[in-house]
Amino acid sequence: MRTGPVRPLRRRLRSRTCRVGCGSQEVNDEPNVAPATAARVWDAVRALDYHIDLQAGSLRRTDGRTRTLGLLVGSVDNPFSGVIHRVIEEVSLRREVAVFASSLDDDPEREERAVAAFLRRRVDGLILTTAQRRPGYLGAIEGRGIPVVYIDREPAAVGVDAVASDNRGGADAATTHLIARGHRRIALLADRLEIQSAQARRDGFLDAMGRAGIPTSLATIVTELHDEAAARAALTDLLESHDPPTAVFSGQNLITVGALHALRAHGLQHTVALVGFDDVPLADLVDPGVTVVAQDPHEIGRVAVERMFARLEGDASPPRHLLIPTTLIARGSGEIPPPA
Amino acid sequence: MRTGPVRPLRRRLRSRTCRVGCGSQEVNDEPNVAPATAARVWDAVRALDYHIDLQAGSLRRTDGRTRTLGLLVGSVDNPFSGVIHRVIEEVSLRREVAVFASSLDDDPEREERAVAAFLRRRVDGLILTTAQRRPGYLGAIEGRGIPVVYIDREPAAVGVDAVASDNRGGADAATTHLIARGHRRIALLADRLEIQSAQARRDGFLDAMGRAGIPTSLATIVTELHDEAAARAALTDLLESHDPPTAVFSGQNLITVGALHALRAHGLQHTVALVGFDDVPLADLVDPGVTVVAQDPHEIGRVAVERMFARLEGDASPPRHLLIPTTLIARGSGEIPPPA
DNA sequence: GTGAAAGCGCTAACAG
DNA sequence: CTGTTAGCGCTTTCAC
Repeated sequence: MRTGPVRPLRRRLRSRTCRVGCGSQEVNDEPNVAPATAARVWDAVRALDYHIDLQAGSLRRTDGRTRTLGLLVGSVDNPFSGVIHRVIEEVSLRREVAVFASSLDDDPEREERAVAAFLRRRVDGLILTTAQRRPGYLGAIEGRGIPVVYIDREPAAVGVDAVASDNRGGADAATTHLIARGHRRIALLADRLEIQSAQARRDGFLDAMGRAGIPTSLATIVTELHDEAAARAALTDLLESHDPPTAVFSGQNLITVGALHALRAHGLQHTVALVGFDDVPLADLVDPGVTVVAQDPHEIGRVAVERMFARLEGDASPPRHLLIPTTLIARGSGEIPPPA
Repeated sequence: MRTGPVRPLRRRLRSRTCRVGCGSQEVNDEPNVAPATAARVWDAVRALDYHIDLQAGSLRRTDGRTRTLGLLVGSVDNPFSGVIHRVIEEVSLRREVAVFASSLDDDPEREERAVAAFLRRRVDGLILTTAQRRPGYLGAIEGRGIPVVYIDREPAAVGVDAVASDNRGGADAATTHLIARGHRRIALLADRLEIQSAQARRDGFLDAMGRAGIPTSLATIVTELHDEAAARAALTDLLESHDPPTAVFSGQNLITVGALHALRAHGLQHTVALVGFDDVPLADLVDPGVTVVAQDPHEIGRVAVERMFARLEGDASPPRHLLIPTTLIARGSGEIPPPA
């Protein structure tokens, strides 16, 4: 039987069990327990390999907390998401909070389903990446008093916490870096503009181009690039056009990899400049090294999870959007000058 | 109030609520409900944005299931783990099962804590990577009737399901590949031998060397390499020794990256051959391309999660260790011949 | 078809 | 300090 060995313990020891030893290994620091009683309970706990049922407890507990968090990331197999997940796990572990992780896949329907699944499991809080500008479930969640912290993308909804990269500023810096090397005919390879961060990066690109006084006719913007293959195909088209760009700004790590393949296939990796948004592994080992605007996913995760626990501990300060700075890492590809 | 809007619904509709509409969006296919009653309940459900409490339900449900799985991977920010996690999530999603994910970090104490945390949350099953040859908690779990499937590493314990790469065979193939190019002085850079998969790869390396009749004096084996920095330092030492290897077999993806850095720093990337175990991103874009023995984490995850659900559905066939084949991908670095 | 009642394992409140 | 009791939201069973 599944819960076989558990019931007898309770039968005999009743509430004593949980007043004494329940949490992890240590004694529940419940005061006013006689050493003899504690020992008796502990013997039983060990003899039966008793593990308290946290779920049952949350049902009756005053705060109703399940010591559980729902995390929705772009995809659990994306390295950017992985780093965020890891730091959230680490901070949660210290507080004996477990985390449910799900992948968004930039699918609003999947997002709704994931949030509903979290809610049915009574998570204490939600750390979410959203595919929507104005998530529809927000009202329902707020009414329930469950804190939400958005990561990676800032929803348009007012009054929610969000932690994201300074996408606009980072894209501006990347573009400015290329302009400073003398480029004017610069192509932006962007993800779907539905995605808030993709749009912010596009805006940053336009900021820099405008500030430099470069006419929009020189800026080629390709959007709706969601995977490596699409990016590769798009850049291949541009390179084979009658008036190819002298520099490329790729708006996302998969796009960067696709762009690298396209440049390599045309033997142009030392001719056409490239700056990518978000770092890619082994970027320093390819030739030339890939210049990127690196994000700081560890910091995004850390700030988000700390905000979450602050909210859970009663912080009622006004919700804020926190922007984590990006860092331009020059490795070679972004320093290639335009042809003389 | 947290559960504020939920109680009134129950107060009025009692058990009707859950006989009619609870699961996800669809009507619980409970038969024998009058359309009028169902409509009444559905109105209330929608009006209150009611979400059933799955946890509370599992408490009373006959099978006691929480529709929850515990997943312990090497680290949620490791790409190999990420792919496994993703396919497990995908299959679980279809069955409306949520997954708790944790990172092992090759720390036995962390492993014990993670398993205990899963148990306290009454997960239905455990998919585990282990840092131990003989996990101590196994007896306790078996008594509870919770299925366990090990991934990535095979514990020595008998009678448990496990799904892992054919580590020994893959390492043999990698080493044989180097020997076939004429190498005899081959270095193995290995992880901690405590880790079962690292040991299996070492055994495969020795299999191939032995079969080729290469004296062990020509095989340099460095073990206990757990991160990129250690691997880089170890290979640097070897390259600067009086009798450096002509080829390197790196036993793990972080070691491969460390080895690439060491070779590059010595300008030997076109001189010393390298084959890595486990694929690395952008391996085809560095020069030379990195020859690897690729694992199939997607298949490992798929087989593991399918075995898990089979067990949960009552499959009582004898536990098995399933080995997923590896694939040698020749990209250049492994085809460099020894100096004439 | 529908409603009422018991009880899952726990915590909270209170009586001894 | 210790034991008892009620009840969290649900599923199960049984009476209507």
